[in-house]
Amino acid sequence: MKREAQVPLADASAVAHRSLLTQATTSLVGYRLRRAQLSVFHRFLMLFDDLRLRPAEYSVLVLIADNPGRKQTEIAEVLGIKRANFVTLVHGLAQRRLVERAASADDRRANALHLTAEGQAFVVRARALHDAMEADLVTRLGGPAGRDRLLSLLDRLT
Amino acid sequence: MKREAQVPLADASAVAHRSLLTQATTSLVGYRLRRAQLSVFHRFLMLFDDLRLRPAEYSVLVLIADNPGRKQTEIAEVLGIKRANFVTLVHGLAQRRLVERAASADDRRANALHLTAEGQAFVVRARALHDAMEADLVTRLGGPAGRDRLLSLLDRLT
DNA sequence: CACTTATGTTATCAACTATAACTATATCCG
DNA sequence: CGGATATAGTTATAGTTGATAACATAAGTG
Repeated sequence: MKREAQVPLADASAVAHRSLLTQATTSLVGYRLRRAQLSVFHRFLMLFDDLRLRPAEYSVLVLIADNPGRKQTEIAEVLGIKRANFVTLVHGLAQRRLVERAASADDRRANALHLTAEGQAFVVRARALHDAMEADLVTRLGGPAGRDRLLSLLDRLT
Repeated sequence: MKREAQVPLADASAVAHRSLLTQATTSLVGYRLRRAQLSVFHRFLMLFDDLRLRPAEYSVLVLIADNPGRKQTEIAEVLGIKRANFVTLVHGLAQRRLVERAASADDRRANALHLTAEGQAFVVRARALHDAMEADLVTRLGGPAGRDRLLSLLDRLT
């Protein structure tokens, strides 16, 4: 995880056999973006190891908690998940008794998603965990202003 | 790609059946980071569709170009790729006659990586393509100063 | 009504990542 | 020196993720 050290040299083979010229890759927006995202997600995975919850699952649970009764497709689309792949995801959460798929009243094709009582308690715990992580990230970014600057910059890339 | 619209409501089920409450997920650093990264990578994939080159392959080629003669393990480690997975990646590039695996002089176990003449010409083309994309990203970020601010913020997350 | 679209689902497939085990070398140290 | 240990590349394998196609059922629509 420690690169850098780009000495101004004409020929890399003339330099010591330890440092590589990496500025052509490591200085790229896409590359750094990926590394930062992997780092944050890795931290999430560590933190949620006990709860056996993945980032996508967490976002699904929170979204259902805030929008009970919505169809699978609606939740999936907001998160950019294909509905075919969303089936497996919801199935796992349903097996763990965190989510219920109720038959929708007005559309018999659709599954209305709700949290179970257990699911709601679970989300409270998960949210607390994640809020702590988020708070630490904000601190690293130099407070809410730094966070907002980052989000603003990220938006311009999308 | 168009969320937002968090009306101050006590119950989401009372609101119109179109907008979802998403601020709990979409305002998160990790989530936005992932979306931005996916967006940039998606753009990369579109751009490099003709060249049939993936982001990881591009970074490998550039790294070999700037550091000819290095061992597979060295290149792989810098990029955070497991050497077991790096084998397949290099094999693909070698089959396309872009990269050569030469026996290392001082270590008969190691493969010294070089670009072929064809590989060097290919990298020139790829670099030009990528430089154009990078320039556009920098423009979106409000110039080099914006880019540097972004990279600085991303570093704090790692 | 027939035609088209939407929902959830299953079955695949490709790409990426991670781990274990193996070989052949290399290095270390008593 | 020589045996133990570590390293480079490789293979095999499994888990995760994302994408696509096809299907049954149900809604919508002219």
